[in-house]
Amino acid sequence: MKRSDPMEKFEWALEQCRSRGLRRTHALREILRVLFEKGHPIGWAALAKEPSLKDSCDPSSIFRILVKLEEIGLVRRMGSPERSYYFMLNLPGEHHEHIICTECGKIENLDIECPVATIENRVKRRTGYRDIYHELDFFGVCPSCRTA
Amino acid sequence: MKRSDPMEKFEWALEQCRSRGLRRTHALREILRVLFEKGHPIGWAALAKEPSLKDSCDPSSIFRILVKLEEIGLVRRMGSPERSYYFMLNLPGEHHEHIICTECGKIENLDIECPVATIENRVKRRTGYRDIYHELDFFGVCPSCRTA
DNA sequence: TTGTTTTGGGAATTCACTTGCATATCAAGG
DNA sequence: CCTTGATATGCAAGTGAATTCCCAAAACAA
Repeated sequence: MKRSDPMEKFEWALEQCRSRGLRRTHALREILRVLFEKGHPIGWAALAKEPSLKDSCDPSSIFRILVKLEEIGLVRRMGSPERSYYFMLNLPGEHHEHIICTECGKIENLDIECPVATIENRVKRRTGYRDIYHELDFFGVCPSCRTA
Repeated sequence: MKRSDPMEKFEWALEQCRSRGLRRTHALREILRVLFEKGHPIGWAALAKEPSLKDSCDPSSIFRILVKLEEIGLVRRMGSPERSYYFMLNLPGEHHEHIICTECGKIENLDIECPVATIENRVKRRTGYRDIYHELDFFGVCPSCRTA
């Protein structure tokens, strides 16, 4: 798989779904497409409001699909300061840090080299935990909320 | 304030509450005591189940107090993989990384030097966000869940 | 074409808070 | 120590959004 080509990744993801028993439905394709397009975590409600999904998919279907995607490991969720979660793609070898506005909840990826990777092994050894991953999030007030 | 003495910190926290208008009530004292005793983030429900609180405090009171503590900045909350939050002490100059079991939700502090502090300023400059803080969490399956 | 899975919609449920209010506790002054 | 006015708390009922369920109709895979 050519990791640099986003379309390849998309097809690969679809293939993963297929091999895990999911059907190549409109809803599945569209949800994956939006997740890839956004690139950063997104809430379920926000996802359902996306133009391309709003009119072609029922919210409950979207939720069901997200849960399935999570089950096969293609998506994972992170807790949010709000009462819900963010869902994000969980592609092998990819990892992003996030910055989240504590006022409006906007979330973006940060383009920094993650200083944590090297520590992960040490943590694993020291704690005895298995299947470790980490989540590094920055919180603050975004520029537009600051002026508002 | 002698930072090394936990009792001093406790008293200092109480004093903070006092100076921000909170009363030195049984519930407040007890909640702070448990938060200090635990040392790591804890869910609201779990807090309410603590022996010392269970019989002496109504859950809704506990929640109200947590929110007040949050308002005065002595406590902050983090999203959890569950549908609720964890609350933790937010003492000046203290910062902890966490490791959270994806099976049972147990959360502990990690005793590692945080490699992120140096990056925070860079992030602030690059993004224009204000009042930045970060949260570094490791997730995995804890030893006892692994064997179970 | 055929058997199976998925979806749309809407209704039902759950659960994590929230709120109202009468009563119990505080903090401060006398 | 006691009084007084201002919070805080217990209890119980209310809210609202997330999640789940149902099931007939539609969309897949083969």
